[in-house]
Amino acid sequence: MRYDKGHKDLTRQRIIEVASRQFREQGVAAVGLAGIMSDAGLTNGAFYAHFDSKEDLVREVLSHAGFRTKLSRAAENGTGLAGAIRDYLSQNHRDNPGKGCPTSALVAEIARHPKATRDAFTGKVNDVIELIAGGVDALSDAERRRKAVAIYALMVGTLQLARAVNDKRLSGEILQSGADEAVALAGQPGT
Amino acid sequence: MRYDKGHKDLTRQRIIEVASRQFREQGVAAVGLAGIMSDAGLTNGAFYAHFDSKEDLVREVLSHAGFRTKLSRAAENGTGLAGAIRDYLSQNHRDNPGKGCPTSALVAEIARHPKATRDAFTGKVNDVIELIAGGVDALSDAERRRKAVAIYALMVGTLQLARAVNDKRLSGEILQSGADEAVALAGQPGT
DNA sequence: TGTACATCAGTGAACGCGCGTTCACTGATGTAC
DNA sequence: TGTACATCAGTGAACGCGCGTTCACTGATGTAC
Repeated sequence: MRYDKGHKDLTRQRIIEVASRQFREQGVAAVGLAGIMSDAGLTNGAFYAHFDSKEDLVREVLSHAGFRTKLSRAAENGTGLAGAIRDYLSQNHRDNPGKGCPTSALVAEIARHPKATRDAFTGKVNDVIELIAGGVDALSDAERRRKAVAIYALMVGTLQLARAVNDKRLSGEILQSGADEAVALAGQPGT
Repeated sequence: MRYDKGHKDLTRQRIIEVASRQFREQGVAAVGLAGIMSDAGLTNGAFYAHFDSKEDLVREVLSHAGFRTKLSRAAENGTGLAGAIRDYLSQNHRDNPGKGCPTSALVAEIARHPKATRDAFTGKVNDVIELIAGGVDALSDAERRRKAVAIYALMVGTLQLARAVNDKRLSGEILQSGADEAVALAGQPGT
């Protein structure tokens, strides 16, 4: 068969979306290409018509990932940074890593990947910090930036701990404590 | 040959130590049993005289891991919680994951492991939160506990971000910002 | 004291399996003449 | 209008490899008699 113009791009996007979900759910190392391709409705051989290697796919996933969607959506909602933090540290986000933040799911693994992959991630981190900084109350740009970094790290660390512990009450407490302190950080200028 | 009494326990400890280092450096999924056993000076067949499975080893590693050594040492040094935080978020700790905190290296992966493995981790998390809480200035036990959880999450998230970004300046800024805000959190009662 | 057997930590080859990757092929459509 | 060939996204079998796991075996020592 011959395909519509743009068909290959759509297929490529579909592979990236499936891979992104599976990576966030299971981790990069635990996911196989055959499973990704089969979930995308293709056979494994077609993979290399779209990507050079598994590592190339990882890089593309990180480049395309919507790191900012939750934050951007909260900004549009008018709930501001505090709303974004509470959304990020919700039980819903904790229980659905496949639809959630790639940083929380993959940051430790990315630290062990090649330079090009880490480069793609580094750019995203900068973007997110800037986006958070826009919602922080502070007396100076330096304070704003410092708090944005800490809020991001606190969000990532909190979500990961809440996902890892095997005790619903402790997990809920972690989410609540992390969210409360992150929101406080965002709204106490001059501290 | 016949071995000294206690020899098998020593061998078991050696396997656990080698595995713990390799897991923290490369992640559980990326480490093979043959490599662990060869680093421990044994052949792969001996593994099952000590452990039921790779998962059993992971559980043992988490149970034995010295989650608290850095914190405990800082307490002994008299540098207190602030000193422990700065030590945890040092460039040295960032650059030596194999000798560092298992939580930062493995927390995302642990979230995907079986119940028994997550149980072992959950106990450790509780211990660490209590240890941190002991060094927090607060007006109530509830505030102390809430801040301890946030400090732990902030430390874990900060170290992971600093390890993943491929830019020394940004990585250093992340460590600095995370440490400053964590120390501030530990020492501002009533906020 | 000497001999036969039991013990058991560790050896090393082998198992089936899924991995990332390669490649000859398919078949529907577009293009040239 | 009809025919021959080019294009190219996708197929599916095969590659070598390392994985977790199994198992018959080794060999130094301890124990029984």
